[in-house]
Amino acid sequence: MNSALPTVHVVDGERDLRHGLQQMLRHADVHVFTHASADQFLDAYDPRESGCLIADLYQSGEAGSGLQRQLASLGASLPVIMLSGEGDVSAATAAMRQGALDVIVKPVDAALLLERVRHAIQLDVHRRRCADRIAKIKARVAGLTPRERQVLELVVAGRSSRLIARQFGVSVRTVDVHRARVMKKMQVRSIARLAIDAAICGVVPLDDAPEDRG
Amino acid sequence: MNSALPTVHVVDGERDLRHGLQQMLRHADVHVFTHASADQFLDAYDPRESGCLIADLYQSGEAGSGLQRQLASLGASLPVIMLSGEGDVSAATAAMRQGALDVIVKPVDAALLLERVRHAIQLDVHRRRCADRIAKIKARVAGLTPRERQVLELVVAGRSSRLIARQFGVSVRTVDVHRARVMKKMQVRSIARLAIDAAICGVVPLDDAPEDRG
DNA sequence: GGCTGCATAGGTATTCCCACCCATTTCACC
DNA sequence: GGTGAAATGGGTGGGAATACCTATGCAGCC
Repeated sequence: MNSALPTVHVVDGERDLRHGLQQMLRHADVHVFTHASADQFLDAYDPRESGCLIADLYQSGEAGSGLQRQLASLGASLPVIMLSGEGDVSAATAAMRQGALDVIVKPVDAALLLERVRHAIQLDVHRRRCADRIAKIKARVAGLTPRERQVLELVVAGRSSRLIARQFGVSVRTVDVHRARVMKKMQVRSIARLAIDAAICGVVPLDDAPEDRG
Repeated sequence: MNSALPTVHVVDGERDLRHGLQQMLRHADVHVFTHASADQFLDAYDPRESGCLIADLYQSGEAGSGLQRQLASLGASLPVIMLSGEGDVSAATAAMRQGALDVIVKPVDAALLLERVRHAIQLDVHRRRCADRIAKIKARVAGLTPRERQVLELVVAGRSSRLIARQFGVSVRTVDVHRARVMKKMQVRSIARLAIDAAICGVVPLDDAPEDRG
């Protein structure tokens, strides 16, 4: 069943702690799933669901970064909140460098955890919105023929149809046909939005284009 | 004297450690300046110089994040590498959340430090390049008159001169004049680059513009 | 009072983009 | 051998943008 509620996964070896966290999150408007190990979580995890992950730094393999790497290799950008004992600064820092949102020291403060979870969920929503948008644009770009793709790049680089035609050694008419198809397939009506869409999904380099400067 | 070499600032209360770090960085092609306290560093720091900062987590005020906050309030995005003893995961995590590149546990491993410093310097170079570029574009936008700024936004949103003229209740000619001035002041020759520049420096929202979709 | 910056407006000409219509050639696939 | 996608080329026209010129009215400032 796919509810609209965000999902919080908890990974910790200690049964009592899992239960405690579940209690803390009871009134947070989220679904909570607990797992005794990273593998158990990875089996149950559905990348499509929105939410966050709370994981013990030492149950996560390779001092915490193993789980994060596995998530990353799945293409999942699920926000991660690590739980740690006081002591291992190296592991905590490594987790943060790997993109963890926070490392919370046990014993876990309920208010702090709730605040972080809310932040994480908000971040995930935002990330998914951005990712969805980029994915849609990329899908449109993928639907272009090779020639259309070339024309797209040159149009966004500011070249006129005449210049593009000269560069390809074809007639201006042909370029116009490709242009029109690009606009239709990319679902835009203005060069401005075409340029922005192309820039957003990395079709065009955002670097300076000297030949386009006054 | 302003050499092309990046500058590494070291903040630590222990004289021996400062000296040790300076030795480690001797062959890294950088200028090294040592400071016994955060205030001393802030007095000596020139935001224009490129490089990074190595600071002891406990000399930095408020468990490390004080210095980072002060740097941030100066508008400085200097990459920070923190030094810490094993033990205080909270402080280390806080520093990372504040944007520290890394927290290195003492005793400092020379090779690790060098690697991080190189990474930090590279990051700073990249950040400065981006910042410079955005600053240039923002300066151009700042040079626009209010009317020109309005026209810029509508042009980038894909509106034609006719629509803009109608919206403002002025003649198309006038809008054309503003358009031409915008293009000249923004130093672009194509709508595509104008749109990208405007998007880069946040003049236009990157959100979907329904009226511009096919 | 004159100067400057800004917004306003027009003329003319050229170029460019976009829309509809039409066609041929090539090439892969069934 | 047909079918469809892709790339190519053309006509014709309207709308849009750009480039050159011109000018007026209205502020604020020295």
